Amino acid sequence: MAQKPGLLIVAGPTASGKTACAVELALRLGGEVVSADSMQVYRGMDILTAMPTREEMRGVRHHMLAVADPREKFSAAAYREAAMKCIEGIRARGGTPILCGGTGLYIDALTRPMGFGERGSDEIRAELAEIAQRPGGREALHAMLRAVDPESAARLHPNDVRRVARAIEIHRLTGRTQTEQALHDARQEGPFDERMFALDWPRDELYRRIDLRVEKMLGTGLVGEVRRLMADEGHYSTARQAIGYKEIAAALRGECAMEAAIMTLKQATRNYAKRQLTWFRRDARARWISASGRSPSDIACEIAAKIEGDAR
RNA sequence: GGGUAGGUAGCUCAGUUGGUAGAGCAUGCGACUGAAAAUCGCAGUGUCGGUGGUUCGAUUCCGCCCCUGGGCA
Repeated sequence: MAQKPGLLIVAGPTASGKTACAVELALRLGGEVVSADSMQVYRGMDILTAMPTREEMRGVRHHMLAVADPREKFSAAAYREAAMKCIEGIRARGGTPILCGGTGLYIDALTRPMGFGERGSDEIRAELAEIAQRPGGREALHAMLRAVDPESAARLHPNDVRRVARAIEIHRLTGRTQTEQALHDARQEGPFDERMFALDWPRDELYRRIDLRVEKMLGTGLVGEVRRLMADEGHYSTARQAIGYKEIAAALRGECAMEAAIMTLKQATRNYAKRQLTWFRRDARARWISASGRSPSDIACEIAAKIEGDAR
């Protein structure tokens, strides 16, 4: 039986200390870090996305950071393709790849057998989006899906327009239902022999860390960065969804007070952290590491010990 | 000080022609297969400011008291 390449995964909610932990592990194991973050892939959003700085990287090579123009539409499939190449490169160099990030979908896109099927079609998307806009359109869209893929329709709420539309798109493009595709995927094996760890914090502590980090971002030039990005705003689709961008840009446009924007930004980040926790909790692969009151090297030490334990 | 608007969920507020109340946000939980920092679903909670009266029954009507806002002096 062919040995699958190993992959170490460090996950966790935003502001949980993933970055420092991954760097620590890389130094210990002779590895390189591959980011799994849907916003850090964009250039020019360093502060906004809390991208690791040179100092934080401590000489460890990082991949999948600032690799795309904000005007580009990045996607999970594009991520998988590019990240896979990075990992191959690291292995060719004899290093240990360490996947580190908070975008659960990107981690799954890379590590699970997901047949993304045909490339998305802008025409179909536009058509479906138009239908959804009409009065009662959401229900109509849901009914369209029910006609071709009743199982997906049963699973999806009519208000979840994006997923309903995507399921219809898949059927139109491939002739197969999303349900069939998911079943097919579930029968395949993933490309890696992965070890996944997720950093855990008491909720109130995590929320406090988030507030502090936002304050730090403001102190290091967040507003200026957003102002720079705003020059090209009309061209963005995905990048402009970044937490921090939306809120600060609204304030700069005079739609609300800066102080209110900062509160909303902190709030949105807390809500996001919760969604990340929900995602990783569902992942049976994740082993939770309590991070409260511990140094990154201490945490890395525990993870390294666990991996060694696995090897025996 | 006289007159006035108001005190209802953690917050902002709606409501009950008298039968003990509800939305948004927050919070908690969940979903997630090419936009995912996106998108979506589910679920709590209340001495309805205090006190006395009218009433079978008051958060709702009446009196008094306390508190808050703005306007007048």
